[in-house]
Amino acid sequence: MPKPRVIYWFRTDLRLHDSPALKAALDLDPECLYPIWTWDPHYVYRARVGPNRFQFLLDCQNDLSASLTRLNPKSKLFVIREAPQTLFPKLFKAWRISHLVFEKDTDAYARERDEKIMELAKEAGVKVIVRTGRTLYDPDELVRANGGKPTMSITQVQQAGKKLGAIPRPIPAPTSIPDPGDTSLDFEQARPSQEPDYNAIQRDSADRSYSALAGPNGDFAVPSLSELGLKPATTPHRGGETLALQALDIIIADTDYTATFSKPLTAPTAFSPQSTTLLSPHHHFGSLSCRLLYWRAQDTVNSYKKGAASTPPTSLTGQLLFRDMYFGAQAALGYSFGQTVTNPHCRFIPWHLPSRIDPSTNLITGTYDIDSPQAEEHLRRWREGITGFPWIDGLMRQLKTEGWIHHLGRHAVASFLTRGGCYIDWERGAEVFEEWLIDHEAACNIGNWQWLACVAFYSQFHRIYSPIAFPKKWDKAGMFVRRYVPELERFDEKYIYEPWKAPVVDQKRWGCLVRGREGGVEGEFRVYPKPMFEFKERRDVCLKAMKKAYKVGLYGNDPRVLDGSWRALFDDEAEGPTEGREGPIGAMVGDGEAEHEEDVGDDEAPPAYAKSHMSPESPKSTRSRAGQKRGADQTTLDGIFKRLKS
DNA sequence: GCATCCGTTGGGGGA
DNA sequence: TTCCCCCAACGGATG
Repeated sequence: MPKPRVIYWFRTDLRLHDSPALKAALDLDPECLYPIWTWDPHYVYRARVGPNRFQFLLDCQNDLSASLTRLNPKSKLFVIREAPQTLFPKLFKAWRISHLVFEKDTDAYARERDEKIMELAKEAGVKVIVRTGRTLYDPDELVRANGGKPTMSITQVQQAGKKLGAIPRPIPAPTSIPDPGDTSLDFEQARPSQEPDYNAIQRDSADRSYSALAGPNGDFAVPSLSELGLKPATTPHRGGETLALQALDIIIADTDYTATFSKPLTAPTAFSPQSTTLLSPHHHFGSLSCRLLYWRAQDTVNSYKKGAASTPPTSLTGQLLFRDMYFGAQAALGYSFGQTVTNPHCRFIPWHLPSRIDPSTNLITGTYDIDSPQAEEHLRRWREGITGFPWIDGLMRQLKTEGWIHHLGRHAVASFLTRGGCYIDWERGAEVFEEWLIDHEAACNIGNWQWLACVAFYSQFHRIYSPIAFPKKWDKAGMFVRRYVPELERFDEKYIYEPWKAPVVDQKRWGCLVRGREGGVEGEFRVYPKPMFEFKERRDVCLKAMKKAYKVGLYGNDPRVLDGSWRALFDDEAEGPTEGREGPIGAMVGDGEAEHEEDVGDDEAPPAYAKSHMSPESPKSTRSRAGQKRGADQTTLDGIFKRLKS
């Protein structure tokens, strides 16, 4: 009996420690082990990924590759530049592979991809081994233990978790690995189409991702940012298992911090150092096992003064339970989890800037309707950090440049964009976070936006974050704002969260005028914009609108959401695109009576459904944003697979 | 089935 | 400064 020839396929598990899947591969006692990464065009072109997250990924890959080489000088992480769906059949043959091993991934796209790969493996006579290690529990088992329903509360996770038994203890990293076999690539590369390239806006030079199967030097090396044509990263946060384990050691060494950690008590305004662990990007890329953190935190709690330690959900382990909750919701709901339409667990609210829906799949298209030019302006200013509210702007600028903001900061900006300010669709906000966060985890991002928008997981919409009162509670002196909105650094703390109230003579004395909408420089003075609306006023408008939407009580899977008849249930006076009787969310169909103009806002020919209600005074107000498009899903559409209608 | 309690992270006012 | 209640009210969990 010949020994197995094994491919270990790294994906979101870029580590050697606590990897049940890697252990399973090594337990096969292989003749050769190929640790590989497939440079998937789905991630490169069809997901929203800014340079900061790309850099974190490359950091993780470089670190892992070096660690593999330390275990065996002949080995490394072999990066192969082709879509896995086309690569694997050729690779199985060329390297005479007997086994394929990888860690389970329940992301909507990953599931489809892996099903396809398992099919291809079967055809090639290759055995596939899959192990769970990305979450505390296997999300599918968690859902099963929850009665087959998505986990929508932390209690459900705890109850279902009990039925599944103890969370597995971490397993040590291997101390040796077998040689890779012959690595010649005796086949043609299937180059993916770069179109559509949703990350075109992230590049300042040509992308050379697919220059050759084994890279420009034929050595399977991890690419560099510049090779990918990406703009330089600006984040100070770096990736890799080595750094992750060091960071974990430092956290656990502080017994009091670890054992008494209570999330709601950590300051969102702290930045040097930040008040939470900043381990989330490592969990996303797998450079840190969540089970390792879980057990090191739990062991610390167990040996701490009795009764003095914090407990879930606020404790460190509680944070990981929330992560599992979102994975469980996503595992049960699939693509519909990432959108309102078709989602039975997501409330329907007639937000501004609603997503467009592809009528052939009922999935979001990545474009949206501009029902209100003012809302579009609000979104742009929120994104760019020039809303005129220093707390919001500081957070958005920190997010853009550093790729990470504190959880409560995410609450502040999300509440502001959706139910507590702009009344803009939470899906718009989730897209911006997807692009900029280095710790972007589709399930958690989507879940948290639904939570904050009060469409799922949470419903106390009266609790609205004030961009003035809330940060004052944590940072009366405004140190955070001074750091991230430097034009205001000399303002008196009396005005730091409301600079527009400062007398002009003081504004001049402090070197910054508060005027206009864009900020910038004016002569010898810097300029910071005026607030883009009266917050209290918007707060009341949103509150009233949320109350109405809750009373109407529609969920995303209601036929009236899709066919547009929801409009009849809302007042014309209500906030959001509710006026008129025609044109549902995404603006599909209609009875043909209403007059439409052809939508001409897209680069590509708009599909027939891309018509929607036009208000008389602004006939083009519903033109879709002529920006990037993307496939519909939590990260995007691959184009290779056809999705079933939900 | 129904009442009650409580929910990781609101704001504001008064004692 | 800290605690408490109220605002007006949701909905899952619990008994």
